[in-house]
Amino acid sequence: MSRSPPAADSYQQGCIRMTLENADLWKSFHSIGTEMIITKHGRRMFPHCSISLSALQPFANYIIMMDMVPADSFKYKWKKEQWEVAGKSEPQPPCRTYMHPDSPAPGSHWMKQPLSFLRMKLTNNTLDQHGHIILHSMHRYYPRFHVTQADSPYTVRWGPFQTFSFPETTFTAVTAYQNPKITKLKIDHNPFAKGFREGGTHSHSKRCRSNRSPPAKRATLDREALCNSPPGLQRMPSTSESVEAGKDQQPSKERDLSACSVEQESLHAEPLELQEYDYSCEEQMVPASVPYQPYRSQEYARFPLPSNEVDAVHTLVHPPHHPLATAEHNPQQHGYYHHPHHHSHAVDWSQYPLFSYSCW
DNA sequence: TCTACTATCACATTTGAACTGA
DNA sequence: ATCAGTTCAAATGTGATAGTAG
Repeated sequence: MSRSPPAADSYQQGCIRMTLENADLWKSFHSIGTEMIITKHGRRMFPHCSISLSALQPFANYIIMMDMVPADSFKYKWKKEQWEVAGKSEPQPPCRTYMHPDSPAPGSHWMKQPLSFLRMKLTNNTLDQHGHIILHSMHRYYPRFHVTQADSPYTVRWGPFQTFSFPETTFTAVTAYQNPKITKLKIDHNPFAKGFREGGTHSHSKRCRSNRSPPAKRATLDREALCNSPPGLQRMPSTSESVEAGKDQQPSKERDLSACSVEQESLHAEPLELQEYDYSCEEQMVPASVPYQPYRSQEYARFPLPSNEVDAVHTLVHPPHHPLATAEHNPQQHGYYHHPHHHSHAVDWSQYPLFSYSCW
C-alpha cells in the first residue's frame, strides 16, 4: 500500500484529498485487465473499493457516494485469450448510486479510518430490488466516488460536491471469468475463493434442488440496513415523509456497509474519450468550493456539475488500458482517455447520471 | 455451433446470538 | 444488572462447471 500521508504543508483548507487504499492490488488486476463478476443476485467486488479521506472539515457533515460509470461506449468479447471489441455498448441500465451507510457523518468520522465499500454488490439484473449496482456484462466501467457536504441524503443536491475516480479501478463486468490470470489472482488474494477450490471433490451428480437452508436472519438484517424501499416511493425529498423514512432507515451503527442506492432516471451515458493519465497519481486534490449552482430542476436527472467545473473536480480520468480496445476498434485511442469536454463533439460530464433520486 | 448466462456445488470465513464469569 | 470475553452454529461469499438460452 503506497499511501502517502498528506504532508502538513500540502494541506489546504477547503481541499479534499482521497486515496485509494488497496491501490497496489488494484494495479495488479488492472495490469491483466480487471474483471468483476456480476450475478443476478449481486456479487461483491474483488478487489473491493476502499478509500481514505483527508482535509475534510471535522465538524461538517458529509455524504459519501459511489457509482459506476461506463469507461467507454463498447461492448467486448473474450476471444482467443484476449478481449476484443464486439460492437457498440448496450443502452445503459438504470444507474444507481451507492451511498456509504455512515452517511451523513462529520468529517472527523470519515477521516478516522478508511471507508470500505466491501458490501456493495454488482448485478446484471435490471429489475434488481436490492439496490445493487446494475451493470451490463461485457462492458467496461469504473467506480466514481462523490463527497458532498450535506446533513442528510436528501439535501445532497443543495451542496457542492467533489468527484474522484482512480484509473486502476476500471474493470470489465462479466458473468463468468474469462481471463484465467484474473481467476488465479483472485484466488490468491480472496479467502472466500479458497473454500471451493480446496474442497477438491466437486460432484455435479450430487446436485439437488436447493436443500440448503433458506436465507433467514442475517439476510433480513442486511436488508434492513439497506435504504430499501420501492423505487416509486422515493422520488427525492419532495415530501417530508420520505425524508423521515430515510432517516429512520439509516442504521445508527453498522459494522460495515449497507446499500443505499439511488436509482437514476437518465439511462444514457456517453463514452469517455481518451486522455493522458498519470499512473503514479493515486491521490487527487480537489478544490472544495466548487461554485456549483445547486438547484436546476431540469438537470436533476443528470450529473449536476457544469462542464466548466469538471476539470477542477476530475483531476484524473481513466485509462482504458485494456489490451483489447485496440486502436483499430477505437480510433480515438492512444491508450488514454480524454476529458470529454476537451472536444467539441465530446459529451459533457453532466450527461453522466448521478443522484436523480429514487433512493432505495 | 458459438457465446453468454444461470444455478448449483463445498468449504473457509464472517457474523452475531447465547453463554459464562467477573 | 451490566459488561467483556468466548464459543459455536448459521449465514455468507467464493470459482468452477454443466446445463440452458439465444
